[in-house]
Amino acid sequence: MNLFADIRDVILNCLDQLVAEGVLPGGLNTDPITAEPPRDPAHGDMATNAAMVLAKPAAMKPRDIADALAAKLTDDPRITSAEVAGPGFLNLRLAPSVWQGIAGAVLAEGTDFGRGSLGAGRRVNVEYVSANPTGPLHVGHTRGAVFGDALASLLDFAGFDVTREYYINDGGAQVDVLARSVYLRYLEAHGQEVAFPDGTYPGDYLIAVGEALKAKVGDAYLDKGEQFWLEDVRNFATDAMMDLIRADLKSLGVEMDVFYSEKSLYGTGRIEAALEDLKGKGLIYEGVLEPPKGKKPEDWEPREQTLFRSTEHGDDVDRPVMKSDGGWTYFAPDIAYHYDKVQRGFDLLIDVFGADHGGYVKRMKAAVSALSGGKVPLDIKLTQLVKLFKNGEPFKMSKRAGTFVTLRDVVDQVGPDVTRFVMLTRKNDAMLDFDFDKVLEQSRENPVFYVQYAHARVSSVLRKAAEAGMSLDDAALAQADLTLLDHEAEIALLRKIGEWPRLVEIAARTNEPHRVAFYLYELAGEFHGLWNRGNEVPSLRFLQEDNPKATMAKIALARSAAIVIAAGLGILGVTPAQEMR
RNA sequence: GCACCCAUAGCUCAGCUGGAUAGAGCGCUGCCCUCCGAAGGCAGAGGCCUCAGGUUCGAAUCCUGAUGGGUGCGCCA
Repeated sequence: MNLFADIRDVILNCLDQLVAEGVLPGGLNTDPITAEPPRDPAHGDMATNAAMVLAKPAAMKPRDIADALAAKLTDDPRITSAEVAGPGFLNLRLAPSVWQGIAGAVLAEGTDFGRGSLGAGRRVNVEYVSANPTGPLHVGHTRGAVFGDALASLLDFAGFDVTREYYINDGGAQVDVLARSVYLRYLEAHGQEVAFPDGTYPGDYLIAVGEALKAKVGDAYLDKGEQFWLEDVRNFATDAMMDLIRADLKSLGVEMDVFYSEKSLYGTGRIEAALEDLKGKGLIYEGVLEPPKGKKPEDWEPREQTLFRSTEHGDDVDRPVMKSDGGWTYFAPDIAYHYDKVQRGFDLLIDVFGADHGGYVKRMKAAVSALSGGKVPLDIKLTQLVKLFKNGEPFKMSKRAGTFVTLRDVVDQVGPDVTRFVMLTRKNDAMLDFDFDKVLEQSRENPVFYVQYAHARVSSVLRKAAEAGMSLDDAALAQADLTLLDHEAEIALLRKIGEWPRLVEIAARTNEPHRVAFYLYELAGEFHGLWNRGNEVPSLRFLQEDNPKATMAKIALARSAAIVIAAGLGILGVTPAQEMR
């Protein structure tokens, strides 16, 4: 159930009646009409802009519409009052039973409360991480992984049929570099002294791979030219790297549905097929690009290349799909990959890239637009940089200095739950500060702690109730007399809980999972606020001695909050805490 | 040179398909514990929403331009 949608329907019905009665003209566009929580709770429980939105098209004064609408609305038993305010807002007050019913709905539906129908079963493919299989994941990948995973879960919760996908860049030159680097480690495993020239990967993580290669092939590749070992070592090494990456992802709790290999596109005619499709649309041609302005094009020489006319689909310049030496550019397999996604019948595609790939957004969108005939939207979300701090001091990340911070470093130090939550406390397109010390602080300043603490407090209440002999499962709590929850502070918490379905819809529509994190912080704030009121007002405490009926109702409320927190944390991929330590 | 992202309180940031007096945390000021719910609570001060135009009944939100910061820009992925 979504209370805001329900009340909006009531408003629309009333408007229909007014049209039928001739008060309002017919044929009005009702799309802009909203039912939303008012900024100031003193204004009531819900506000609608209907009168203001309709005033102009209906050629009437907002107040006249508002007055007529108000009279109709109060016919509904759920709406106790409707007041015209400000420039023409209609502030509604709802019967307490409406809010009390929220707790009942949450207890009945459990963590499915708020599950939406926005997606309507449409199939969406969310591609994220997609790091090159040349080493362990670092902090930047971590943000992309957390963001993509939370977005996928959010869309699932909003009613989409979600596929989580990882594109393995195992077809380009960088995996040859990887193979050569592993070969050096292989020689090293055989006792040889080796140096790592520029353009190879010197990381320690390849030592074990070199040894594993030795264990597999013995001395078969010693003193042999590349032509003897390159392909085999490349496969061996990329498999090893993907195992490493999969393990990294697992430590964060990320599990992909599909790992899609770039290599599988080569030599199978699939790149050719995708480009043939574009060619058939007249979007492939031979031409020479202008040199980029600004940077000195010292080594620039005009060359004729095979180009994709991406400017036809909103890009700034056309993009090469074939190098002057006749090989594919990286863009060609990317086109083929997205062609494949379109062919697989997804209704919507989402790519999550790091900010350094911002330059590819337009061309990828152009490609998908062209390939799908504009039918399949591609949304590309960029995750901005993560700046690391330790004790408030910037923490520089450098491969050379050996302070290369990996996903594993972060997860080992602060745990997957904290990592995930903190990574989602910013919009994806803003930079994020990540302080190893602050994220572990236990204070209101730390949203992870604050939200977890709220959930743990509810668990604590339930434990204490159990000790007092009140064993209460959700089904039993649903039988509680919720009309006892009549205090303004209790209604305030119910009101916040009631916003959850609406929040899910907004977050899913905008592809912004960080909204869930902020909502949970607010919800936790309401809960802690109620808890604290219990210090001064004993009747607000959750456990009421010698009054099992009231206790039952209050626990039902607390449990409802905990269920929504658990559902929200579930979307973020964070485990709700039963107790704080 | 061009493209994309960012700019909101002293600091770090929220702010819904445009809505009412722009919010939170931290910091600051002042109150509140002899135990039982203070790893806290209550209250207050603090704003030209970077700037200049425009659209609108109404703009932090949309459009145009400027300024400052970030990222990227053929034959790497």
